[in-house]
Amino acid sequence: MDILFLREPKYLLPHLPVLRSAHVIAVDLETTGLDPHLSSIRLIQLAVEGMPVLVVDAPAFLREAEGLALLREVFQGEGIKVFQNAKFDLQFLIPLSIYPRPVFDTMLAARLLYEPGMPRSVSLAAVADYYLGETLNKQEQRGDWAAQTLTPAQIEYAARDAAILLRLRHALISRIMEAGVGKAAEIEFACVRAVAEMEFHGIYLDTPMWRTLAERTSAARDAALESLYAYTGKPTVQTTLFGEEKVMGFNLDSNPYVLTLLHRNGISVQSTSASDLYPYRAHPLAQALTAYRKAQKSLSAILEPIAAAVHPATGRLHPHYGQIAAFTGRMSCGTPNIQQIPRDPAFRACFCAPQSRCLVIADYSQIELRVAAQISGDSRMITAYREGEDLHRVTASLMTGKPVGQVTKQERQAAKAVNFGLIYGMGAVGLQQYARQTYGVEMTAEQAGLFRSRFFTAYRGIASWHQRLKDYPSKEGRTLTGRRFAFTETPSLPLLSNSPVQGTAADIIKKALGHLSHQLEGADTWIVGVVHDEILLECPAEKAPETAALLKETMEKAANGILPMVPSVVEAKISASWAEK
DNA sequence: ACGTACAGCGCG
DNA sequence: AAAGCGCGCTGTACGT
Repeated sequence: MDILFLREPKYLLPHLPVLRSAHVIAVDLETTGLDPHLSSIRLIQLAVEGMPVLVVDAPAFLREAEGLALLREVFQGEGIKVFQNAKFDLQFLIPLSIYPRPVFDTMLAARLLYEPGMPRSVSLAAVADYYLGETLNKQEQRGDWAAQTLTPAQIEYAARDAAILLRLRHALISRIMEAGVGKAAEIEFACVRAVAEMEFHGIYLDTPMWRTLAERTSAARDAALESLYAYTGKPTVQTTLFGEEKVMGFNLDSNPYVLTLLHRNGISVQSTSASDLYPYRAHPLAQALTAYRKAQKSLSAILEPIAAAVHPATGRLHPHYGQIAAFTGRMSCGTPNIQQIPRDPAFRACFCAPQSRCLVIADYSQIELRVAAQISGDSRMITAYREGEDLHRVTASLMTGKPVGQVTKQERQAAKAVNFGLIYGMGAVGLQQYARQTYGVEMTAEQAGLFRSRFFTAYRGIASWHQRLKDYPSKEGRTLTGRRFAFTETPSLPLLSNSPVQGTAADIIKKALGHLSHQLEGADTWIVGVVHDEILLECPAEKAPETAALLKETMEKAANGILPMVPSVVEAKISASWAEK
């Protein structure tokens, strides 16, 4: 492997024509740390077939305007840029206004190809070993990338990582084609810059408002604790030798303890869960316990961690997104997870935009039901959506025998539970509980069973789709774009029916994100959040109307491309915060 | 001292 | 035969 270490911009010049016209460039960065807001690029490695690996001394290049200009030119070419975990590298390039495109990501490819039996790790070492049979020395002393002078060994390792990406891409391409996941791969590769930008820009939080909410919640928890003392007795606070206060005698976070407490007070539940407690909702102990849990959970899982996660340099939250995390292809979010912020406006109002900017928020309307209509081919559902009908009303009308116009709000609400539950093979008992818990709708077991049979009589396509899944149970599933997932044990009907639907919905929003990041390139408009079927943008206030129109159109177009039989609807709104309208 | 499993609950 | 699914996060319980 030939390596050229470039200490000054002028040494890059002779290679510029090759780089600009290369069909494939493998890129890797070495950085002084993992946080793009606190660390910087130390090396940029560029590998092109038939050329020595170029290792660019980034600080030396970026000191001069010419160096930055040259780097931009390299990345501006139409050639495919190969990365391992592009999300990371792209974030470090954003401050340089460099947006490489198109991208091939070997890590995403490996995730996409994953099947049971493969190594779970998608690190460069694991992927190179599995697909190329090449062993990378693992804990090689990569040393300190922040050091002023790098050792020759460091430069060689850096170059090797870039060089191997070229071979890895070749190996992965044939596997991608064999697996029939080419279309899904394209969607993922186009989406990765949206994810990188989303993590980089983060989301703004009104911290004072958040702290006020935390204090209110803390007071509510203490009030609930006071009422609980009537049952538990006052806690005896013991001060340990180290001066820590330790509450003795009871622990309300321990379920075994809570269960005995409930039993002692005539609440004979099997578990301490909210659903078991529901029949005792009039009991003051159950009420106090529920109130305590809600407040305590909010504080420990949401309010405190998020307050602590505000970034010292940007003052914003920078959640991490797992682009292919759920086995269905859905994204996950963590540290902190903003995909599980309560819908309560008190929480969501804190997610807003800074001075002179605003949020543009859009979500797909009933995307999973539309996907299910497409996958099953159910003609009644397809017709309803084509005619712009409200499917929940249609189902309510089918359940009650009433004309669509006479369906009450309550009936529509119940139909919502019926639609979402029964599509995935929920049983009558499950439906009854689900309707109560999720939609506050009461129905008897008999009613639930009746709804169930009426539902499958009305939606024959759903019934036959379920029948097909049962008759031909497969160990692997696919979304409409070809994304593949393998089931470990014999999958249940709920899993067989839900996963391709959930996965196809993920394909759709990822396709939209890819288009979006391309269209928003260099603009002062950022993707700040994604919550499964919802996209949050932040833009200058005066750009909001055009941004809303762009967002709506991009999302609808993505869905319509993947669901040829079923039109999709996106509602986009301009708003000061994430709280409901 | 650490890692993993589970319950419970927030979101879609 | 019977069955909604997918996540992340917290604290407890239990393993090494």
